[in-house]
Amino acid sequence: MQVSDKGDARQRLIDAALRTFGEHGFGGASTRAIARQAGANIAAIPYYFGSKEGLYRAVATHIADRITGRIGPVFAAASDRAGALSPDEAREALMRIADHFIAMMVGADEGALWARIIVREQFDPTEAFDILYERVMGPYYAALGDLLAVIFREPAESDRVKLRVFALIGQALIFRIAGAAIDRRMGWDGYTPERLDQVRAVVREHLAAVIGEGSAP
Amino acid sequence: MQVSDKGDARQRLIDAALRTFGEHGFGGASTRAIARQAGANIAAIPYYFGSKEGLYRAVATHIADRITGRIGPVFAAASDRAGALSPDEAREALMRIADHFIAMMVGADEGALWARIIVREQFDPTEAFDILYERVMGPYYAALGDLLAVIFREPAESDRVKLRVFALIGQALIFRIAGAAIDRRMGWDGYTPERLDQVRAVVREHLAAVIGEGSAP
DNA sequence: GTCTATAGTCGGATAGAC
DNA sequence: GTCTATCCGACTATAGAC
Repeated sequence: MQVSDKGDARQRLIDAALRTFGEHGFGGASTRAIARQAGANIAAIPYYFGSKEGLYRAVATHIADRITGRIGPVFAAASDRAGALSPDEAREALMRIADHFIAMMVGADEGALWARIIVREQFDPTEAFDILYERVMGPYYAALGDLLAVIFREPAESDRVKLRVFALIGQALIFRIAGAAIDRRMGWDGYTPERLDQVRAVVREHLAAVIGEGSAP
Repeated sequence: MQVSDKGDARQRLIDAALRTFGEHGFGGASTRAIARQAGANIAAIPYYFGSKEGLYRAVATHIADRITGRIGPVFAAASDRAGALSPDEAREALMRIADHFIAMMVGADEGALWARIIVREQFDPTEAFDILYERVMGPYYAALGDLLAVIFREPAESDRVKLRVFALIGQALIFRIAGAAIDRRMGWDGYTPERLDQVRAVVREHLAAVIGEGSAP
């Protein structure tokens, strides 16, 4: 990501900003708090990023980089030859993607931070939304649609297939978005590997019910 | 929406605060903007609500009231006698609730405002989360769990049933939470009655796949 | 109950030394 | 590149007139 090593205050600022923007939102996060957490000077923010908004955009780019690094390969393997897959192969690919998606967005601590920024951008899109949509959401929606199209034998660009993709993503993403409600309802205090297994099992089961069987692990 | 325009600055402030807190978050919303939008004086906020935070809590209570008014009756009808329902009756009740839930959270303009506050409270719970969980989320999760328990013949308080409830809610809620991504992917600019029908059809179809058939409209 | 005026605080950005 | 010092605007809350 960063090439120069003299400017690692820059990277520390992005990490601190990811946490702080995620926790308090853009308006609620102060550059003073971000700089303090990064062990950097307040003036370093206008210096490196031009403005608080520039820092926010840098955070979005960082998130896109990390997500691409984590699940980009899994998608690439499936979508490069989506048209040539059999329905059962497509089912298997979907299950594999679901597992990786849950591990990343729900299981990984990083995912909690990413989800907060991404959800905030859904409600009030800024330039950061463009970055995130172009680099990760859009391509992955398309890849998932290609797989569903094979399974349901419908056009990948049909509204029905596109909407199914969102519904399927929603049943997994809720476990990150509704964290506080889930903790209270389940008596949990965040995810453990065992709890994540329970979530994964339920999501897989619902996914299998929708796309049909023939998709055992 | 307005009952009286004299002396009801309090209600106008709540309405304006719902919009403004929803759009910009607690930190990003200024009492100046809220007061201006309400046609009230800034000093009316400390006067009526004690503080900006008091106004925020009043907004949460307002949301709970409105949600309870809209779908409370639908839940009450089903959950009063959930134990006595047949699986097919429980399926039917679930479908009916899903329709109302989508109409409220996805279809209604108000729902967009409520969702923003609720999601923000998930990420950073305050007293407002307690209000919303106790008054609406908790009871409705329990009612949905009772229905699923009948259908799957599993204990309503089992982790599996509780998690299934979240997954099923997630596939509907995503259509409100991921609004910007959906608009971009579908080429939409918000929901129309026709688009809402498409969403409802997909959610019903996935729901039917999970809970089993016997639940035609 | 509603207003104006203002106190007191904190925010982002800049200038300029080193 | 990193720092201190500072400007200036915006914020919440209060005091007190009417």
